[in-house]
Amino acid sequence: MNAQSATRKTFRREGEDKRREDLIAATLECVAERGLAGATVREIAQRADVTPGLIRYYFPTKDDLIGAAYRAVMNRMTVQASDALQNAADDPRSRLQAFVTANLGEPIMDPHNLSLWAGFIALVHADPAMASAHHDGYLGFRDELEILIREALRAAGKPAEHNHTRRHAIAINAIIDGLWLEGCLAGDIFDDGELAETGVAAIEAVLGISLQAEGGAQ
Amino acid sequence: MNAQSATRKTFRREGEDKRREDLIAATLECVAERGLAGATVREIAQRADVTPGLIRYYFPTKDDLIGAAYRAVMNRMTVQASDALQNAADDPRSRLQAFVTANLGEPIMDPHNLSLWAGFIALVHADPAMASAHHDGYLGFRDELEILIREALRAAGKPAEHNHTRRHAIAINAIIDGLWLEGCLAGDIFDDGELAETGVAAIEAVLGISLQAEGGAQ
DNA sequence: GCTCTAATTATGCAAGCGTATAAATACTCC
DNA sequence: GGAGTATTTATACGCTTGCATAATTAGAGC
Repeated sequence: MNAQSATRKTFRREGEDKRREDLIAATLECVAERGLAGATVREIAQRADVTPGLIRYYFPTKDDLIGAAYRAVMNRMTVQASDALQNAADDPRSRLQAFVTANLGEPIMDPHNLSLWAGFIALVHADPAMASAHHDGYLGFRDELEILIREALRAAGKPAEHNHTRRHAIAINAIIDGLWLEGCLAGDIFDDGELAETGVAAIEAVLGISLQAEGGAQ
Repeated sequence: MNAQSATRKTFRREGEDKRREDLIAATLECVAERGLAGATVREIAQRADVTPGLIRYYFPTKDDLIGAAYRAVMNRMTVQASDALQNAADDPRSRLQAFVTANLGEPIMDPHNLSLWAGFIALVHADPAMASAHHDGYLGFRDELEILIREALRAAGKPAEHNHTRRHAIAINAIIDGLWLEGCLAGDIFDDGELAETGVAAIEAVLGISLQAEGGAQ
């Protein structure tokens, strides 16, 4: 009935921010489902309901889009962990516990996040720009952790000099990362909350304090 | 003088084992240098001084070659860690310490290994075959670790029931993985041996024992 | 030294990739 | 409501990729 051939796709103009977010979200979907190799320009565009050319309008090159997506993932995880702190009790030990538990449970401990993370990490060695992006993210996370550790130690009446807390931050960061990895890779072989419990117990042992606020909680 | 155009490449026939090893080694070089994306059939072939067609003669598909390379990396790291045990003292605590130290030093803690590992891990989620390959490797590592832990606890006169050692193995595995990660990603911001020391100290705290053999060693 | 075969090379193809660029269109402002 | 512009689509190009297949050749066995 309609004799006109191949009608042109209709579209709406969106704000720059919205479009960038959508494209990044579409990229993350692709990576999560089919790995970094599955995140082609065409696939991303289709997922964002947009034609491939538009990607280049917002991101000069595909690598720029990938880099932006990486930063978005890391930022999202950081924000989610920080959110857990907002709702935590006042006692520094409880706060450290909440931080650890948040990082070792949904939605942060998720296979999708691992796929994304690993895909990007594999590029770090080859791409200097991505290397520095990662470097910053790592130190930021460890610094935040070190502050929590220092305050928890003080609350427990323990010394908290920097050379101690630095070492502790390195070790505890490793515990969190390692358990996160285990959980993402094979969450099905662990009981619910087992990894968070294990992590808290290990951290208590390393610090030599209990993370349960003493003298009864609220 | 020589009018024949484009002389054909001369070659030697090699044994099947040698060729497979060479191709895997070439694959690992490519991945290490330029990431998984840089490991193209042509590049691998060139690095192995062979024409691309030969790869298909030994590996039905490129994914098979990649999978074989992954298993080779994991196997190599496992062997290197086990070697350290051969040269360790008899005391189980020393052996555990040697195991940890070996995993957190050269040549296991190397950025190249991380790139390889991460590149493969990113595929785990999408490729079931690779998922099972990884699953086996992970459990193998953790089982070996659990044995070392049990014997170290016994040597220190501590209880070592399975439900305890399982938890300890999970936590200590995380410590090793996490520190390995940190070291591979940013080895330059740590002193020599700092991560191994940190790891041993953290593990001692978790187990509640010293890993230095008591009563003076040889 | 000839023969036979398995190992290796050479060539080519179809598909998918990232990117460039020109044409079309939705929205803004007057 | 008409003109102008920033956004979006459409199209195409040049490359690279993995894979197939036919032609060659090194080396083993007699």
